[in-house]
Amino acid sequence: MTVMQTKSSKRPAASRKEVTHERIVEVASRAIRRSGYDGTGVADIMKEAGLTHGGFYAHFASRDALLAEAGDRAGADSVALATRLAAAAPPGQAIKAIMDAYLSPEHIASIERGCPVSALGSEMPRQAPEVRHAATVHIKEMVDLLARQMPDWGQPQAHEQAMALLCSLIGTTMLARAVDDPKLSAALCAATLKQFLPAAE
Amino acid sequence: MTVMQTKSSKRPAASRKEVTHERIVEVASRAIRRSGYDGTGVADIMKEAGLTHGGFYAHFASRDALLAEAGDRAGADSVALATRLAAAAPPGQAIKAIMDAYLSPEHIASIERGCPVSALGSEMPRQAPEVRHAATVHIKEMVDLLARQMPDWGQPQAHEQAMALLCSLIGTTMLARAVDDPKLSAALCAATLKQFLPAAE
DNA sequence: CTGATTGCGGACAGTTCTGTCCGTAGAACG
DNA sequence: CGTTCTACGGACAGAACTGTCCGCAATCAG
Repeated sequence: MTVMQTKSSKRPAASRKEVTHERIVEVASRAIRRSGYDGTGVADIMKEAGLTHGGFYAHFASRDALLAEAGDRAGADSVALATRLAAAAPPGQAIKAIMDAYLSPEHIASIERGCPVSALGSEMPRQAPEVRHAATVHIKEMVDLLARQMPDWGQPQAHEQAMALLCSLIGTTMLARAVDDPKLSAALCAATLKQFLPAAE
Repeated sequence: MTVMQTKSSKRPAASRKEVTHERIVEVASRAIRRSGYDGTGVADIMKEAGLTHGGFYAHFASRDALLAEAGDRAGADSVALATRLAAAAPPGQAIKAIMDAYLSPEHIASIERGCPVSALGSEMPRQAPEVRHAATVHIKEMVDLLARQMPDWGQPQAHEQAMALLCSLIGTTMLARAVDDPKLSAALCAATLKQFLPAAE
């Protein structure tokens, strides 16, 4: 209650706080993919961001609010990456480029920077409505992106093919990370690649 | 140290304890699918089994030991169910029967009694080695089961097709449960069915 | 350089969870 | 029918986690 409210009312006042806010969100978006929604404490995230958990609630109303923002961020980043891959691929090769990247050993190994759906998918049914909704929006974006790259884009079956492909990619990645046998892990990725890209090259 | 050890050394001594043990495992196998590995406390499980958490450690060395046994149980049950479905289907229709059941609205809706891989898959990379290994064994069993039902069983590509199919089924189920849009959920299941059963009926 | 603002650190409170311990009720057996 | 054994109940200890509160120090304006 010191002073009324404002004095200069300058607009770009939020600068220092926003930088910290962004850093916390980014750290959290990696932490939830690595350790799950339940496996990450506020203190852990703040520590990894170079802070203490004392000032956390100056940035977020609750732990759940951060997790919702972090999940949304991870999904948006993932769609953006796929969009860049599609744009950079030669004409007609976008699907192959996305599949190769998605099922690559690098993506299988780096859970904390990869697709959040394959990293958190089975925890989604228990999450808050806002978290599930954000994930659903990004999944729809991904289906649309894949459908636009299908050979028969425009036909009604393009969306169906895109949905089947996305389910397969996410399931393959999740399984490849779940099993404890590296050979099986690689075989699963190879099998899905062969299934959807029969005429390789 | 009351008495040495045994007196009559009768064999079926374990009866009452085993019944309770089994009940706890079954309750836990549903609880982890419903609430995740981290989301289920010892007290919750024991209460659901009609007990208190005081006597828990007479049955299991630790909470993790129960979760490992419960996960293994859920996986074994799931493979057994698929085996029964395949045996009961008309010749050449086993794959279709398994897919129809797996992607049915009933299975999508009943997480706590369904496939544990689609319910817990994205939590597997963080679990204890024994938990992951049990899951891997059951996944391999499922791949073999599907491969034996493939039209070209015996060919080397049967296993590849079985692996791609399993990844797709699990991914589709996980996504159908994850999204908050029932229409999208149904569309995902339909798309995968069409992808792997193009010449329906 | 001086003063007001605020983002952050450290300590605290309340809750929840795992694991321990011991007494007891009730089953199994002679 | 009486005795022994054991599975289970209730209470306790220790740790971890979310959320709160207040003071300080760094930052920016004048």
